[in-house]
Amino acid sequence: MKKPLAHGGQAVTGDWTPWRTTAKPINISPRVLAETLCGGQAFRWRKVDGTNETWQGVWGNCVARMRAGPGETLEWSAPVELAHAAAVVEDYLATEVDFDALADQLPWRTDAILEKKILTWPGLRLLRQPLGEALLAFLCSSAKQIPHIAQLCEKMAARFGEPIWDGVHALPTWERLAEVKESELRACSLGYRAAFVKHTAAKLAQTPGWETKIKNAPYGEAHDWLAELPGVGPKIADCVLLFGTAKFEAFPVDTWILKAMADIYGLDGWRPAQVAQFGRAHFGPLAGLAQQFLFSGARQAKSKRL
DNA sequence: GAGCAGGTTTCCT
DNA sequence: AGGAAACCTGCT
Repeated sequence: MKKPLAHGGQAVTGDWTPWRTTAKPINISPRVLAETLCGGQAFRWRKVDGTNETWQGVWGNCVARMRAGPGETLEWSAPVELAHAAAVVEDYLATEVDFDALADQLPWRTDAILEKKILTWPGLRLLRQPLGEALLAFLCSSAKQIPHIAQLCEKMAARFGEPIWDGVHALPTWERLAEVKESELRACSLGYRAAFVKHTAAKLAQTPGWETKIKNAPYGEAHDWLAELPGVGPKIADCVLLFGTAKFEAFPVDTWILKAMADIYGLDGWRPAQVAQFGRAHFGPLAGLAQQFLFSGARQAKSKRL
């Protein structure tokens, strides 16, 4: 649905740039694109009403749409007024990373189940999200399902985030969150997570340059530093590192992965920390990518059962 | 209404 | 160390 151009062709709110492919074409099916954008890595992608498998999302100060176009090639579009540099979108998608080649480096040759999961999600990618946003989203994720985490993000963005375009707000920065009262956060339905956000914001405010520090630190060091933040345990620290810093050694173990790993590798009774260690040892430096395949597989298995 | 959900913290043994 | 309970909220 396209609004008519007003005033001699000037852009009005609601105009989108023509669809374009990435410099290095990304081959992806609608199904795998949906899993990449909405499968639990990021929480601000929605299907556009009235479209067939077109997704609209927000990250940083960007708004964009994506779809699997002709030939199952990924295409994107942005509001004309925002005019994102293509580089910003390509960075988010990590287009220079060949995820098929990375998946090929996983030990699927000696792991038939992993092989099957990889074949089920051809082209599955790990997005490069802004670190601060990944931390905020996953700090709100405990004991919540994806749609609810998405709701919490929307409420925080609407209340405390900078307006970007046409009623869309960015997620609030940690600087802004440090000024917000816990009661205001509770008003976003965060529940007990409100205190986590508040106290984490305070701690981050005392640590200028924390993002650079985390990005530059080796995995173990970054993990331990994050896990000292209130409300951040081993699982959330791993999610933040995997999705917010592309440290692919990170192997987040949630209840689904715990169960999947127990089923697949006979790890009954193992605790999350042990399973995480097993995962890193078994899958190697790209363990986080393996985790994503297993996680998508587990989600699919569940939705099929319903 | 009781129970549970993509966890963490706290409080026990 | 390791296990259980509590913590908010929303959904079944």
